[in-house]
Amino acid sequence: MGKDKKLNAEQKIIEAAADIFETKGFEGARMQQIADKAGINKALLHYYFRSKDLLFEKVFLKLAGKIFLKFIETFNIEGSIFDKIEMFLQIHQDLLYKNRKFPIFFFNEITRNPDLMRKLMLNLEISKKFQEITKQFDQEKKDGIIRQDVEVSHLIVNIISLSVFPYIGSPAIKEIMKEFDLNYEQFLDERRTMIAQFVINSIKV
Amino acid sequence: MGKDKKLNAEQKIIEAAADIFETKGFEGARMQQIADKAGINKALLHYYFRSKDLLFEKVFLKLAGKIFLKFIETFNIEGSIFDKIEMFLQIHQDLLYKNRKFPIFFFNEITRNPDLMRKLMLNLEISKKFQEITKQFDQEKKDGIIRQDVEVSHLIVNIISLSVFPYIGSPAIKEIMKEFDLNYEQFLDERRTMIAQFVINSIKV
DNA sequence: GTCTATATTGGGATAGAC
DNA sequence: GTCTATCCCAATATAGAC
Repeated sequence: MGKDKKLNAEQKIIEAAADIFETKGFEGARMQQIADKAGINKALLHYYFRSKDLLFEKVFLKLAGKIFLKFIETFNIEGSIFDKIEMFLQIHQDLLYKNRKFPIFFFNEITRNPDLMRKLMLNLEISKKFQEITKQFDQEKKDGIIRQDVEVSHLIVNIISLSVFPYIGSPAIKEIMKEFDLNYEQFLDERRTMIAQFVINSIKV
Repeated sequence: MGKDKKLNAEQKIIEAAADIFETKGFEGARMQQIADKAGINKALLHYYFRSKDLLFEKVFLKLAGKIFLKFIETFNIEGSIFDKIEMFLQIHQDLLYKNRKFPIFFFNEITRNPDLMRKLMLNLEISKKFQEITKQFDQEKKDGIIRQDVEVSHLIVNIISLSVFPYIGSPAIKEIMKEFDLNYEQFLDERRTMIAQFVINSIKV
């Protein structure tokens, strides 16, 4: 029986809060519900985190930080640009698949409060990572491996758009697919290989 | 001086509510703020719409209906599949450009309450429209104009992903671009032609 | 550190005059 | 149909015992 046999209150709160906030959003979440889920009293939330705002910020930065860390790790993949894109998409898709509720939550919260994005970037040095990958891709372009009219910033946004949007738009896609007896889970699965193919076709010379 | 010299209260409320809901979301919006913006009293909101829920549903379906109507109109464009994609993207981009706050609002609200999507579809017969365009694209595939491995449902989702995501993710993209002194507005503008090129490169034989 | 009880404010909703 | 005044519950936050 290690120290995690019984998590301390602070840790239990953070886990419960992450779950409630991710599902309901900051505005929709209730402190009572978080306390219930953590199995502790509501007053304890304020004892540890002072206010809903502060609890949210801590939880948001921790959760988003964890996910973005895994996300930017993939920038270090070695190999040709095509290998990089395929590997990047594989890992990225896995990450999304395991954190389906995260994208809409994340983008909604940073829309409500863009300062959260700024704070997240300071924590993770995201800009630096983007600069690195941009430089790598630009080199591949100079070497004539990909089309000369491919603009790297757009390529990156395109890759992310193609993999993230199906999760953000899932209630809409699901509802439309239901009409035609199509399976959303299968649809997501097909995209795992399809997206890489789609991107590579569009950039190769 | 026509009848719109002074809008009636109901109309003023709907316009004010659309604006507040779109910016703050259902959970974040306040009835008081809507009343203030409409220039009327809070009690009048309840007189006309009974509750916040009912006001929201009416406003959401009206706003989303208006935008989706313009969106699905583009399905009727005539010409080759490449013309269709280019025209569709042009109109779609204009629509998004004029309704920047709509995408994240829309997807957040249907995530909170998927039934809204179902109601919207019933109002607009969206499924039927999707079926029509799917059939058109499938024909182009049979005719050998586009790659045989292009799956039509994915192609449609890809096109929408590429144009909608930059708006959903705007606070993130803006923040990252700021670090490199890049201009988000210019970025959006570049995408107008880039996306069509990207898509067409990826599907042409 | 954790609880119960309570304060306080915010916000949706209603009563009733005009 | 529009207003002022008010109700009432929900939700954040605090006080204080243990």
